Amino acid sequence: MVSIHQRIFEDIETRIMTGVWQPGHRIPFEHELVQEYRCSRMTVNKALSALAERGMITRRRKVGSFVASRQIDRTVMDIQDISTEAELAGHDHGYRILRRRIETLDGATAAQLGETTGSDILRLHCLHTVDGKPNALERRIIMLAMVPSARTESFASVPPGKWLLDMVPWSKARHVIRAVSADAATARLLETERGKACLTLIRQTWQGSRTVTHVEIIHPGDRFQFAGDFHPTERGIPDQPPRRSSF
Amino acid sequence: MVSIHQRIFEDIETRIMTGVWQPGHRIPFEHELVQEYRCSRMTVNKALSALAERGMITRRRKVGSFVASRQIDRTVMDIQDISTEAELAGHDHGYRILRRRIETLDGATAAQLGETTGSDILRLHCLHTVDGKPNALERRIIMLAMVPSARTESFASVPPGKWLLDMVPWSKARHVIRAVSADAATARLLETERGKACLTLIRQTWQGSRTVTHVEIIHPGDRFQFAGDFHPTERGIPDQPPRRSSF
DNA sequence: GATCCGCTTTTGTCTATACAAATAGATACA
DNA sequence: TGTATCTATTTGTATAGACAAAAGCGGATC
Repeated sequence: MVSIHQRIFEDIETRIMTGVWQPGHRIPFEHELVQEYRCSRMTVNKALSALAERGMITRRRKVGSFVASRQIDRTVMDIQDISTEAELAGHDHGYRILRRRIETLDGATAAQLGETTGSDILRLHCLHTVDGKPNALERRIIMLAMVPSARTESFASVPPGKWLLDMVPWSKARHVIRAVSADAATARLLETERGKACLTLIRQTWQGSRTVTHVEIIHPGDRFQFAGDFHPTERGIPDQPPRRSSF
Repeated sequence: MVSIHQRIFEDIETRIMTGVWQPGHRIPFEHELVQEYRCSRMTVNKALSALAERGMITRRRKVGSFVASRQIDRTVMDIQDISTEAELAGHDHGYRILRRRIETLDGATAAQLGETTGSDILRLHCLHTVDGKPNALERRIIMLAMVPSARTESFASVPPGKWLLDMVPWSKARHVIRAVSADAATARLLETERGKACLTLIRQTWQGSRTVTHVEIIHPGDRFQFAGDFHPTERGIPDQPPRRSSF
């Protein structure tokens, strides 16, 4: 039914989780576990390596394996493309391009992105609706040097987030979540009041050391939240990842 | 220098990341990679298993291994205890208990927590300061059945978040991030204006199926943000996890 | 006391082999 | 035509054995 290395993994994991083995506790040596479970060392090793890869234990040659200090809290947030997410949840998603302009990167924006001034960029503003109600305002910058085909793309039928995702691989992403008060223009577009709390997600993706895109997504605070679960128990990535929040 | 299974892992990962192998592409069979790298199947298997565990490929017997559909975005946020985080960043952290009361769980709150009414709880309100300025308002509920020793703890010298972390193991945590406008009382405590956007983190932790604690941390929006990086490249959990945001 | 050397223990990696489980595709059959 | 069965292929798991790398420890030497 369950494999041996999996059983070893779970046995140890349980003892760590329930606090039977406190941080710093030395886990039995591989040869001890071999005796206990009557299996080969490779099998034990597979289980312990997996625990180490997870950060639940740390291992040192000649010394042994130890329960790692408590992972205070580490939560995995799935942040998805807004149209994909809305469709998955059975909602109707729409969007409208408010602005689409090719510009050259000015000093202030360049500094913000950590890029050099003067590059060609595509600046996109976009309003997303879910079931007819304004749900997000998207302000995006695309580096045209990295994504030349964006220069001629109208984004009339595929929203920019989705288009980029399919188009351009990336190697690094950074997210920032903050709360801001809506200014007049934002409030009008999102059909909320001026000064209202909005949840803003900023994302910048890179390929190597060069920015691909930078996007700021502004949600009305009363209609939106991010959520994430953390189960120290979970192994690997489930086939059907739990649906969490989106942007 | 680098082990063979690691080299195989990285070679394949690179091809996926850079888009040379698109989602759906079939990865060479194990026996093909064995020939290519002139190593044993176990070594190849270790690399491919790791890729599968990471969700970068999916594997099916008799069929083969395939590049998984793009992981749209999954970001890991380290959410730490506020005092620990402040100290790490070299700031001065202080706090003050505003309220500490033992109550019985009323209907509305019980529903919110997904617990049954009538249990004994400890309700704590707490104001955190960083370098003397109000930085967060903490509203916490502790289930006394799960943490009996909280009944007599004053929390005068150890902030409740830290105390609980050291005291009680947990098996599941859930986080919600939202933006809210400050009401009058909150604004006064945080020394900001009424209606100002605030970033709120809600966290509930369970042990098994029973709630341990529920906490709501309200930050002034202009002084706070969450941030998280995601590198598809990163293997495992680094020894010194990068410091990210806190609560 | 300080430094270097070699011994020993533990983990890390690799191999060659074996059998089990899943399953796509072919074949036989009703 | 549809269904059951067989077969070949691929991945999943496990084993026993081997050597390498890291590192604590004690002893020899200066």
